[in-house]
Amino acid sequence: MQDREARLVESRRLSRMFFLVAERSKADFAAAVAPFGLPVPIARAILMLGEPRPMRELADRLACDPSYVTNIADTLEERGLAQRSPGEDRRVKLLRLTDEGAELRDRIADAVAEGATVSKRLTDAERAALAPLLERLLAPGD
Amino acid sequence: MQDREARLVESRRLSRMFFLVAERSKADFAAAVAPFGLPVPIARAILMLGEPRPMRELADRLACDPSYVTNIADTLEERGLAQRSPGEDRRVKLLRLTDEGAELRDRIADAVAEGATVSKRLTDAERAALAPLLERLLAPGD
DNA sequence: TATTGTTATACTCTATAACTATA
DNA sequence: TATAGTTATAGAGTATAACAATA
Repeated sequence: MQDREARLVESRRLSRMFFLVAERSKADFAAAVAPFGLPVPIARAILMLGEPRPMRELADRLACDPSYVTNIADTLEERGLAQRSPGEDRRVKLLRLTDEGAELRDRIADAVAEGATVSKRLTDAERAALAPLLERLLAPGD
Repeated sequence: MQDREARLVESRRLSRMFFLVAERSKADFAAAVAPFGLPVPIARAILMLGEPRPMRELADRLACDPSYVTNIADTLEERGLAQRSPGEDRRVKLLRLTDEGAELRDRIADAVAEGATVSKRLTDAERAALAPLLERLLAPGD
């Protein structure tokens, strides 16, 4: 058990590092995606379309407003990467990658995985140690 | 030694988790800072002004264009949180927190540290395991 | 009445280019 | 000639509000 002051200092340091790692991760992603000529939000959406999803659900996953998903869907359709299709509930439109979109998705995912600092800098053992910590940070709740 | 395919799958998974953690970290920061009524970029700049810095250096640390630092400095001065002061090199302007700015900086740092998921979810031991991994990810080079 | 998606609009963040002063 | 900072402007990303169709 650390004393209170030391813990606060340590906590500040860790939160600062995490913020910096987040920036680095964001930059990694942008760099990995740039060669595909895609804006970052479009690439994010493609990665989330492993299966067809209602636009509303996409908004939730992207943590953005539904109106922005309309923009994204328009762009994806213009580029021939996805199509809107009707859901059972007729209010709902599913966004579904085309064959071309699905193929691109695989290539993007590979590029992102390869370009990530976490892939390049850490050993297998370190990544194995890191994974469960990230899982706890991402667990739902709170 | 894992086989190639398994490694690729694992690498994708880890990079995806890292991306999500980065988003979460960014959201944590925004939430921690919101009560202070400060835009995120302003809060970031304040945190980097633990000591007076040339505006150019601030641009490097924020990884942004110098012209944007002009905006930030204007805002900080309007709010009475920082002041421009001349450097020895007369081209240079140092940006220095006022007493009010310095006090705010402490409060922001505490709020960010407390609000970080990494502080709330992980045990002391887990944080101790995480810190060196983050350090490696942040080490300069490549 | 509540929800999905769309439209039009506007705001925030950030960069580019041209400029001034100093080195 | 090169560097620090500023100005004016423009672009990307994203939200808000009002709306139509469906539930």
